[in-house]
Amino acid sequence: MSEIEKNPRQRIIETALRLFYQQGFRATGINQIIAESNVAKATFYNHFPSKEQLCVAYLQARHTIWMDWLKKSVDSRPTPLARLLGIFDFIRDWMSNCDFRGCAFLNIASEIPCLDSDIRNEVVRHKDSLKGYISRLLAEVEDSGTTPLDTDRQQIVDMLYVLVEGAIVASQNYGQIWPIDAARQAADRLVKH
Amino acid sequence: MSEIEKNPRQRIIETALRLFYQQGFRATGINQIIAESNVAKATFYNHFPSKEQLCVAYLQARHTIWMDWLKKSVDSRPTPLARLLGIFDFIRDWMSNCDFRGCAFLNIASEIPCLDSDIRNEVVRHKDSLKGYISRLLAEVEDSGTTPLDTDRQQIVDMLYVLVEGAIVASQNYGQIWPIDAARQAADRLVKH
DNA sequence: GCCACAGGACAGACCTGTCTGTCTTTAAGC
DNA sequence: GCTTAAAGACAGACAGGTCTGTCCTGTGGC
Repeated sequence: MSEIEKNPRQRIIETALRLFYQQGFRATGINQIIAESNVAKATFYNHFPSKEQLCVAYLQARHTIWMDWLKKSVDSRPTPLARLLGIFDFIRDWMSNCDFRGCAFLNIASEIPCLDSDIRNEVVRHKDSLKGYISRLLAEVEDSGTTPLDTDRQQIVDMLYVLVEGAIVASQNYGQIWPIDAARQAADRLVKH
Repeated sequence: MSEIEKNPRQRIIETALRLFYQQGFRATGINQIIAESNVAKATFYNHFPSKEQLCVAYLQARHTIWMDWLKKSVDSRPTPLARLLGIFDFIRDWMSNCDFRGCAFLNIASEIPCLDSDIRNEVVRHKDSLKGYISRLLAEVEDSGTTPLDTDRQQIVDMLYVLVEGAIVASQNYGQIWPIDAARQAADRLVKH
């Protein structure tokens, strides 16, 4: 099954998941993608109208995979607060992988200046989904906690989301984990106070 | 002086400041740079050994300019706390410029995977400098404040730095200012508590 | 005369996307 | 069971354009 994946489309997506993340959008050529997918060029263009549309499919696949990673990691924590802060524990684990290169979505977005493109819309959709997930985790903390939050919940969600983005981006730049620990500590304080 | 800048090197740098920021590194060709600089190609390669080294010079110039913007804005605030939080006010002003496209350094860094390259080193140097500046602003808050911080100061600096990165990146992605306001509010809380 | 510069040709590599032709698999008709 | 047709994949040439970097010629200031 994994040796010879029947579906050429699936092979292309899996190659794109690897190459677009590691090398970036512009730095990865169609020729490399089809070569490493063992697919003919005409076959590629039968399945995808353009490199840009492959990138959209790549981001959609990446969204599913990454959110699964995150949710699996978060679900393994015992309490609502541990689950909320577990986002940062997950990022630390994720970053420890040798092939970590920051957020797949932001890396692509920074290569595509135009805001109203299919690619940029896909990035925003992903981040909206992530923010919604943070919101649900915070709601559970709120429901179970003794002290209700003194601030509008949506404002706390926004702060936590900004901390998540900052942690990923800063740890990518430095290749170090201290930004993640700092973000986790800040989140802990913001939620408790 | 600005009509015909005598120095070709200066013209090239100024064009790079515009094009690398707006379009990105790979998306900007040498031909476009020399055309918009009114410079011959051979002249370009007399001043810069490669496109990559131009990028390094671009980042150095950008560092000076951006830190000047930041410091001028911060210095206009009356109190140490207002100056510290003034970082976020500056980012809001900066973002309101129509040509805002996020952090010039992180945008370039995301195009260059290799960590130990001249370009990535320049990005780290810039961020170290920014973090040092945050640290000095926080020290002034600490010196003037009635209540000393109950946490190690360096930890607070790390948190504030992560908030700054998150604010810039998230507002770039969404094209909206709420991440900056959320980061400012979070910073306010972290410093006061 | 010297030197830096503008302008532009050029080499060689690489890019996206199209097209031709061959091979393999599947399935339907009889 | 055999033939035939259709679909889809493979291999690779090709067009048309872009890229970086080198080189050559002409020109103007000193």
